[in-house]
Amino acid sequence: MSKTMEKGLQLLDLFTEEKHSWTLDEISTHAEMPKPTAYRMLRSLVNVGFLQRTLLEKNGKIIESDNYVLGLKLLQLGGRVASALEIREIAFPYMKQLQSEINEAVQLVTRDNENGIYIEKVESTRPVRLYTRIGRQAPLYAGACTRTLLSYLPDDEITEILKNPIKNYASHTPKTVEDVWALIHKTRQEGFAYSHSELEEGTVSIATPIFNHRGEVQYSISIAGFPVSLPIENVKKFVVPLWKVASIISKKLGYNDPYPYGDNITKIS
Amino acid sequence: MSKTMEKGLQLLDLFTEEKHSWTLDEISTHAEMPKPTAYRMLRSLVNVGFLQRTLLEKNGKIIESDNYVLGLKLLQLGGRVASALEIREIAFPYMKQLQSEINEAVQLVTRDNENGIYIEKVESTRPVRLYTRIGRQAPLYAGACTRTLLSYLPDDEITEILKNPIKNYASHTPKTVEDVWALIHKTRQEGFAYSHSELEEGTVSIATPIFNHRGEVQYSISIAGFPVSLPIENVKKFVVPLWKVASIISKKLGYNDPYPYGDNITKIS
DNA sequence: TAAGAGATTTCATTATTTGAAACGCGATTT
DNA sequence: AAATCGCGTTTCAAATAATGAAATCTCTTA
Repeated sequence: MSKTMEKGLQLLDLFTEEKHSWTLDEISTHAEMPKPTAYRMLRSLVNVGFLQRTLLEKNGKIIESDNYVLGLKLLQLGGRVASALEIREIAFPYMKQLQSEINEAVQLVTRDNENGIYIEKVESTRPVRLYTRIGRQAPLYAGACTRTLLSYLPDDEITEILKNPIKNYASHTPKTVEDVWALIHKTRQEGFAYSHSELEEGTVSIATPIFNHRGEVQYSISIAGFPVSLPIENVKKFVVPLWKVASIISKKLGYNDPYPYGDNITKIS
Repeated sequence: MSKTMEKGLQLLDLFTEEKHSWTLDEISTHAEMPKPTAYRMLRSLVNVGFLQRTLLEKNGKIIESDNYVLGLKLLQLGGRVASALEIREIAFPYMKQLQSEINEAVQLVTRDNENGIYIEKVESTRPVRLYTRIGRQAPLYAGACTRTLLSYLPDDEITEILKNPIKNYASHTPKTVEDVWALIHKTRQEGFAYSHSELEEGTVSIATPIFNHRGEVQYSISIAGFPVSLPIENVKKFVVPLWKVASIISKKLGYNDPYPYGDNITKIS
């Protein structure tokens, strides 16, 4: 529709965790865009606060360098997205509660097309703790939280999503489409997902599905930490409170069926 | 530079906390943009994930409604901005430490042109607690944290900023430019700012300046909560640890002079 | 001091954006 | 059931903005 805008906004995707600072030349090369075109678009993105040029000290004077980084405007807009998500208000108290019972990081994830995205977190207070970030993206096939989202999609949609290449993030990242399907079936049957070193080496997470009023799994909630505190042998100890919380949140989202796992714990609370 | 893009991105500013959902017609009217133009821009913003159309249930079928809201892409990009801010990594452990000593919300703010913006927070664990949001904006003249940023700017820059109208947020929001200047002088002299019901009725915050390697106050750190736990009479009890933390963070940012308040506490720690 | 690297500007050409008007379509009214 | 209304969407010729090769500027480096 508006080619110019779409082209310009694609440039923001270059700014990742791994490389958060770019020069005009790099951008022009990488985006295969003539330099003057890239130049003008970058300027506009700076004008609206989506990018900013880093500051540089030059014999006492402070000047703008030729390096662009993401601007604070995006932080602001990101915050507004977050605050508009009703689920966060609903889920946050329960996430806090889980965290205080278990003292591990608790995370809430939803799906954005072919990726999971972390929309809320509560941190553990342990001295060594896992740090995830709101807004972080992860593929649907790796990690307990995201795989939970994947597992409850219709089969044909899963098939479609799994046509994308499977990247290897850590030692236990599933390697093939078959691996992923096996894990999906396991998740569906057990009602939770467990992951160990799938997205990040040495981290573990346990996730359960949250259903919306249409009975779709729109969110998943997980506990994440390290193998010492979350060993697979003890998994039930963590899954049961997760089911409990997931079932309450599901109900608050308008899910009317009994939560299908954990012996319909909803009634207890 | 790129008129089209700038015009299109301005539309995102309509999506605020107060009104986070807009129809084409509303946008066209509000932005004074012909409907087909707005239409095409909105479509493009949806294409890149900056906006999304809310879903609607229509006799069993799920369709896209004509309401636009901010998209998850912005959450993602916002997270990336945050992670690129070196200060957060530096400050976060000390913020945690403050929080565990005092058990009130701790916040880190920086300036984005004429506004303050919250870039990190640690929450209190009290049952009733203040909730601020990363990415939240606040004017520089109201609230302890932002006023601290304002107070250490050069006078002419302050004068410039105070040419903007002063809005009234709560019962103790400063009303006039003179009010603000009086508070600025107080802040400069005392080395901290105290606010009570300036931005939000019934909340209190206490803030101290963080200096960068150029000796500018680039950030401020604050404790925020309610009057019962943060009474003005006890302010020193909170200011001293804030100075201590602010001085350590300043040093880590390359500030080489002794921190000018709290009897140069840096040496103690 | 010259050469090099990268950012900016120029300007004629080309492609995109523009918006009034028409159309489509479901909801509401007659 | 037909007519009307309210909005979203499409059309299309005119107007505008984007484009990019080449020139220029501005530091940095040899």
